[in-house]
Amino acid sequence: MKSLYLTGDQLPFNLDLTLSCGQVFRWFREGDWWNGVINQKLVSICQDGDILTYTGWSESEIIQYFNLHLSLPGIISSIRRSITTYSGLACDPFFEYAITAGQGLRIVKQDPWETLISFICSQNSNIPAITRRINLLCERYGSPIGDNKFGFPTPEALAHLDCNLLRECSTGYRAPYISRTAAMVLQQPDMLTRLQDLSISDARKKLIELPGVGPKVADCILLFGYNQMEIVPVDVWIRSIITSAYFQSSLQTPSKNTWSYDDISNFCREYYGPYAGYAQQLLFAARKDLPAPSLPATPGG
DNA sequence: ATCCAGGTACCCA
DNA sequence: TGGGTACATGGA
Repeated sequence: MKSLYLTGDQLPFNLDLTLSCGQVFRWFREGDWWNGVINQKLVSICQDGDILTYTGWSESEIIQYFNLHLSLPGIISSIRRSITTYSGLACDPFFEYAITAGQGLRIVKQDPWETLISFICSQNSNIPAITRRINLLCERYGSPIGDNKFGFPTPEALAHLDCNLLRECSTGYRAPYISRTAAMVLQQPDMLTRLQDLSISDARKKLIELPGVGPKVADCILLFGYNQMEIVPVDVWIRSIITSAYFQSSLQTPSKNTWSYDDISNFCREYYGPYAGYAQQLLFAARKDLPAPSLPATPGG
């Protein structure tokens, strides 16, 4: 058991919020500890103030996984600067609330393959059901790690599976998406690695070629699996938050009263800047108790 | 019970 | 190119 003392721009850090905010589905709180499986290794971590205590992985792995080499205060400053540049206003009180509520939230660096299958599983579902679904898949098709823990299933393990079997993991109509996507990744084993070398928009196009992957799932993979921090996934919550907070006022023009996925995602990227994905995650984490929005900005300028 | 959820594929004009 | 709809399942 080792300890890591967080200092400087590694703070603030909120382990509970980071692991429970719906970006990752394979961590379990057991007492004071969070247990998970990363790269087929059982790992544990707990937080006491500025001290992280851990087993099963190294300090450098922890820093990489939680992006602790990035300055969270710096990210927040960048978002605030972008808001001011876009809107001309000194501050966005609505977004300030999300910053307060999401104090210490970190976007993690997940394995792209696990992120891909996890967010195919996420579509049209809610976080408890997604968590249950993914962990059923791991129990049935992952390799046992010990203490009733399982690794994430490999592409081989999921490819060409009978969809009736996959449905026993509560995957529903997503079952063929999972097996067919696994088959395509199996057929091109370096595909997910090579996405790193493509432009964001090319990587996104390649992801959307996979069955069950549309714009939202692709964007989640880009943000959580590849840490493309400017990418803003738009789910029903973000759509509702952004339209009510920013689009309800003067922009309700007769020609434009519905907003496309790209309208919302692109507005967020312009408004929040290079760390728009981080802004999105703060809003998502605070989605259930955001205040009535003020109206500091409108799309298009 | 009814509606909803970190959406996508498919069809149709 | 864009709008409507079916889809399996479980949570609230």
